[in-house]
Amino acid sequence: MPDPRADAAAERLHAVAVRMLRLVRGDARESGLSGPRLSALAALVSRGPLSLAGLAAAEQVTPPTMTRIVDGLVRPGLATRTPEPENRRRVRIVPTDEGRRLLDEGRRRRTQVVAGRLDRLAESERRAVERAIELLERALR
Amino acid sequence: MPDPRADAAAERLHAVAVRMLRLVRGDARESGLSGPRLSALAALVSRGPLSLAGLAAAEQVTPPTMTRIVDGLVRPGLATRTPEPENRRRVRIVPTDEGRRLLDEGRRRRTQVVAGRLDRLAESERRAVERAIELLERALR
DNA sequence: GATCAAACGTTAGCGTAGCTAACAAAGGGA
DNA sequence: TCCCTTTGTTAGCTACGCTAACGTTTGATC
Repeated sequence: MPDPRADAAAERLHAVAVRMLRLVRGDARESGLSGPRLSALAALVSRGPLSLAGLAAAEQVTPPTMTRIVDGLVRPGLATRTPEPENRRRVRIVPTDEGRRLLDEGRRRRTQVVAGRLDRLAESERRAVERAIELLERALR
Repeated sequence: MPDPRADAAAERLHAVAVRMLRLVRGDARESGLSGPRLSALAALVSRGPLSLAGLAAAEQVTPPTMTRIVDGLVRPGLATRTPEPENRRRVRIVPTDEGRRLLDEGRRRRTQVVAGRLDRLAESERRAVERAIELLERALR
């Protein structure tokens, strides 16, 4: 039985998430990398080197799709793809320094945009939002 | 000059938004409609009938792209596209009842998933999140 | 050791989404 | 009437997502 209050909150929360990503979307394009590529690169940096299947699972995408996303990272030199020595079926995908640099830049820009919005809030309100972020991180884990 | 605390919050907030939409993504596919089509349909319902350019602007997409998204709504009978009588260059795009129904279903499913996550929080925590949602709505407006 | 099945990744082929450039049609002003 | 603006579509490209089919490597079983 759905609690109407909880449902309303859930729906508004979803809407807020959509707005947040839309706000940042135009900004991501400046990096020259598409969303999926940026996201895959970020996963590589944060979770360490991965196999193709591992990266595909992390990004909730099928292996063929990830093959081409990785192509799009390897081609401009943002990641490398080398067969693993002990099991040559597997591939080890590693971000390059250039990939890390580009990712940092994008994050910096993106963060600025979001932080600019948070600045509209009063100090106490911002603290309330920060507290809620922690709670949401836990709820979504 | 970036405030490190605010930046950290902004970045985590962005990450939470990404997780939230990822959480819901698989669910959206069950409707049989793609993300952009669902989103355009939702814009039509919430903002009333729009011209093609208006809908494109609302969805932050170019007119040619929106032409095809609308094609994908009109074909299965989820919206209609008719020239305006007084200015026949313009097109009036209106969601059908079937379109509204399908959208409601999707929202219901999606809301359930998010609400399920929010249920993991204690009562007082959930209230804190609800308060933060209001603040974020204001900050992102 | 040869054979067969499983695991892993890629290729092929389809539909959709995004863009820019070019076009067609309608409206409005000189 | 003529021309320019506005509005939308078409054409053509790249990328993303899928499933199906394929090649290669590995390991197990005979």
